[in-house]
Amino acid sequence: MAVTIRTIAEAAGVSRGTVDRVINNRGGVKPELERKIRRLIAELGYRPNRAGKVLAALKKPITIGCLLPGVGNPFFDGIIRGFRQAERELSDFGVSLEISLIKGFDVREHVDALRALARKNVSAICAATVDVPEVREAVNGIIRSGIPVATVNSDLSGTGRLFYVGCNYPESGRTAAGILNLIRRDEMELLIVTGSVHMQGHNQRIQAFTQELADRSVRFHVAKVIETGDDEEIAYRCALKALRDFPGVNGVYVTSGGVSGVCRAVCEKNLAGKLTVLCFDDIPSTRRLIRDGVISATICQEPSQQGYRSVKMLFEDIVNAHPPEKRLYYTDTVIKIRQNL
Amino acid sequence: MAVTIRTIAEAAGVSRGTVDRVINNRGGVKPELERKIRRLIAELGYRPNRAGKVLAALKKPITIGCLLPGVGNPFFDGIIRGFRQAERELSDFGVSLEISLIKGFDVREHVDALRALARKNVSAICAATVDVPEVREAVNGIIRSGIPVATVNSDLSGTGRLFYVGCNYPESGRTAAGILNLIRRDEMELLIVTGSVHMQGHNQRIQAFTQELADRSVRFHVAKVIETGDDEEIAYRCALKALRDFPGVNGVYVTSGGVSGVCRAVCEKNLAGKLTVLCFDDIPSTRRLIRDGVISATICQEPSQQGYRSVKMLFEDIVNAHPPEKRLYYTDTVIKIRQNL
DNA sequence: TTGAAAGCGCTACCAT
DNA sequence: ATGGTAGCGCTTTCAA
Repeated sequence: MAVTIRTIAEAAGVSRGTVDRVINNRGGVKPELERKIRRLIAELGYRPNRAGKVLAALKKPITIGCLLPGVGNPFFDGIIRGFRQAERELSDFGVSLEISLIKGFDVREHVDALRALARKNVSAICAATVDVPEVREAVNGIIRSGIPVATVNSDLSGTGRLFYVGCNYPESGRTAAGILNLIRRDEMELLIVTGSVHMQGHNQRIQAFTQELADRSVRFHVAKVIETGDDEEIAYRCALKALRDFPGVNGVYVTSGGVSGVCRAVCEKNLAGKLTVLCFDDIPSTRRLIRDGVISATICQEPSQQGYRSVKMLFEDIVNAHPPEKRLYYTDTVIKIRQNL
Repeated sequence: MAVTIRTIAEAAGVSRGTVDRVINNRGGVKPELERKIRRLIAELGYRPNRAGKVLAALKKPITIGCLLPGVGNPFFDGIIRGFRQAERELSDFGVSLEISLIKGFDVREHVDALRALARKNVSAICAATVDVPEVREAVNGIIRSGIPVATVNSDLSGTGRLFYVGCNYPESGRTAAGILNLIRRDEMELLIVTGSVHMQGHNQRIQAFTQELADRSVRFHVAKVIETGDDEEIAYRCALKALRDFPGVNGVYVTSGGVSGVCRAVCEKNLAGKLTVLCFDDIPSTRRLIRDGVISATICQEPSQQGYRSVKMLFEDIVNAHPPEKRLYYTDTVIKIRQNL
């Protein structure tokens, strides 16, 4: 039988309660006794048993708060599915989620939603939010109040967040370049369509993409970079104009939303299939466009894994009461084409 | 607080032991009482708590036996990693693995190894083995003796195996065709290199590949199909001969092992980069060849997920004592190129 | 500062 | 056929 808290207690000649106090740093143990117990823990190789912990913790249920700007954005459905999957698996351990969905990236709304979650006395928070000073401050405040916060899908720089689970944006950009390099051997005139020049992930995707094209000695130049704010209508109009202004464009690279708007413009100009379209993520409209041969490939980031792993790891953090091994968890960069969609 | 076995017992006016007997079909309960208890279970929505089950089951440790033909075959390293990961996560629940690695696909050896595992009184078996009558019989015998068996990576048809976790071979073949269709627009003369014409998975990969090429109206014809028995040396010699005999070959499709042998031949004939090579799985030698630009893409099957999920699900089966929802679990078909390797 | 005991949900075993 | 009880590993609370 494994080494339990009882083994330690007997070896030290004390009660299990005392050992528990040492293990969980609850204080109130004579220093020399504490040292003795710690030594025994190390020597005997004691590892707390999760089943026991969980069973004991069942008395007070755990709620994990989740924040996503998912309203009207089907990309986040995958993350939500992952959340729910984790919730189901952890329901036996008394875990339930409080998912707060908001629309868009308004800073005030994000801050308010985060604070609202914190007030519902959740045990931890998992959020996909915007990396701006106001949000960072709010998050740091919440962390100081004792609620651990993890980021999912988009990170918060310079905060005390527990860990980040999400896309490796540079790698995803490089991969797009790699696919383009496989598909086309001619000189490329590229139209780049991005969500926001203020989103770090989008910029990294552009930067890594062009860098990799250069590294692979692809002859290319960028005709234009369009910013859409992830709005389909804007994407459509701007793409249409750009395709008119630059008739030589033979490749379109879409770093985030606006995919179907761009493709509408491509189809209207009768360029579907001629021009190579690459984009990110797997949402219903993108799937259709891949099936129809308008988009060659989409590069995905396993959103449901992101949701699943972040909640699972937050739970581990809550019951283990010790920080996770890593602070960055990247999901795989997944290439999807018609056949493996 | 959730509905527990105690809730049911009190509601039925019986002891927890009696409820336990009903839940686990241990018999020895008066029929009408049993009906009453079952009704209450349904009405109150009782769901057994895994933490409690696991804790109680901790008294007698669980061993899961695993069989892989992994000796000298680096592909199986990924599955082993998945096994170990699951073992680590389940160690708190008293689970340990007994992994038996054998070399190659000799039927006698496989049968012997399976029987040896069964004799070590494991609680369940997870095996990647060969789909031939002798093995199927052995497996069915083991299942009849009360040990559940799951298949991983390659399935056993017409046996009582609990479930299969592994590759969707037809999809992986179609995906290879899809990539070829993206890369090349010219007429293709293809060399197909396969492991064994007796392996169902390999055949499915060929069949789905050529079918998908036809469906996509790719102009192609197959110059030759080579069988290598997954031997690098044979692969090398046969590929060299085929490339000599069919100088028009501009594409090579390798369904299983023999990848580096084939690529050696390709390089010797100075065809690296000119000819499109597609293969499966991600092993060190394949990685190098992708980095060096000899192979365009490899289609992978998440081997570590296969190992991880099969063990996790066997454990669930053991503690839940009720069969899993599905009998087929396919891992994703993952396209790897230089940039997302 | 420390010990003792109850209890989380479930199973196993002995007694009736 | 059924009940009662101990115990799995851990936390928590009360008492000393």
